[in-house]
Amino acid sequence: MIKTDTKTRKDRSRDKIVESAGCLMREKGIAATSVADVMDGAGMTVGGFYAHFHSKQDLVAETLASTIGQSRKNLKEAARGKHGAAAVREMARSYLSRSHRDNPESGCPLPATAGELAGADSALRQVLADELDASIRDITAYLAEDGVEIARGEAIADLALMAGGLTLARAVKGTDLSDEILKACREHIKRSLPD
Amino acid sequence: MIKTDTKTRKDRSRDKIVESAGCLMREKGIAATSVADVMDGAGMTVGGFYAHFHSKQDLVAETLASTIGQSRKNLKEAARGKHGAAAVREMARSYLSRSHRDNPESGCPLPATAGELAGADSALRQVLADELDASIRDITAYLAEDGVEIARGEAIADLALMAGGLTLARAVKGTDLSDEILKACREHIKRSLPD
DNA sequence: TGTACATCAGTGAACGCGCGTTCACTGATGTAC
DNA sequence: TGTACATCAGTGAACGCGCGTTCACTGATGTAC
Repeated sequence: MIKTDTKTRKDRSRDKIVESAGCLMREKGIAATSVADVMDGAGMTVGGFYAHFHSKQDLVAETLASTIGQSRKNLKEAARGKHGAAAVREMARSYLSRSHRDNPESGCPLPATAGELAGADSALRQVLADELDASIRDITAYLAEDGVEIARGEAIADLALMAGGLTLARAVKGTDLSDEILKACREHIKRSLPD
Repeated sequence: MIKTDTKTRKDRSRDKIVESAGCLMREKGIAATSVADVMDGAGMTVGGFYAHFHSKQDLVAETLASTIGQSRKNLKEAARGKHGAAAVREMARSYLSRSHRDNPESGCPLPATAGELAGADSALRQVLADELDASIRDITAYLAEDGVEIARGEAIADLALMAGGLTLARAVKGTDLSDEILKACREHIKRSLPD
């Protein structure tokens, strides 16, 4: 068989499983996403799952790391071409947009999953701690490049406000309050930044 | 039988069910809280539940309204004796405390439940919208009394930051980052207030 | 290059379990006389 | 006040269902010669 790329068939199946899990977990959360649904989304049947992962828990850990990483990349992409405080403003605008609120399956996993992690085992919580720390350093380092001083604590507060605002906006989606929350959080971040 | 108060035995049972549900839902979330566990916590067996509620959904709606109301009362209590910006600072300090992080069963239900509400039916989401709106008006009105001007949007951002910060702090509980998140959010609110 | 064989990714049925809900019952509560 | 009766809150076993996981199998993939 001629390999057209370095990935084996199994590798590609695994990728599909993680991608399917990523969509479902960001939309419905961890507990509400079943292994059978994940495999269905990947175009396979349940039994095959355990050739790739030891347990649902393992899939969750990998999916969480993968989707937060994706979300970090999305934020950087949104800020591309902008510098300093303007870049952070752009990140907040993108994160707290109606589009992000209405398309959870391709966005940040925190709104749907963060609440569940409080009761999860420490391995899973450590994944979040590591990814969150990377996000914080992303923001501070990104801005430091352009000479904008921003304390680590300020970056943390911005992330907490973004995650909290999006979570609440999704929770009351369909009411006037939902748009209002997004706008209030965007403007708060804008106001709290230097320049 | 001589009634010592206006509550019947049934009323008292119902109160115990809602109280038990309140503790469990704030600790583990909605889906992870079973009707059997709720009844066990109330000192009864499963079957009796349906003499009080039509479905788990109905209990969830009532419990959510009740616990957010309690949380609002707690915030006001924390700010008692303080005025204006100092009162809001005190609310944030209490909400974003280690004690609140470590005792979810008697605190705000949002960290454990907000993520689940995005996929809940609109009746449940409306309960949250109403309670959230009341919380926003609490903050603005409370401060207006003392002549401190605070825009509705600013109150919304403060609530989103508080809920988001506590949620993340609980999700990474056990790591250094957890305390750091609480502190960063407290200080951000302090910095963003007038005075 | 072509054939025979070993591997193992993926199938699909089955498992034990906990869920929300139902229901025949029982026994404490409160009423009628 | 005391007794006979009706009500209905609460019991506990059972239901159908979806969950995570297991397992005997099968058939496509890749290797040895």
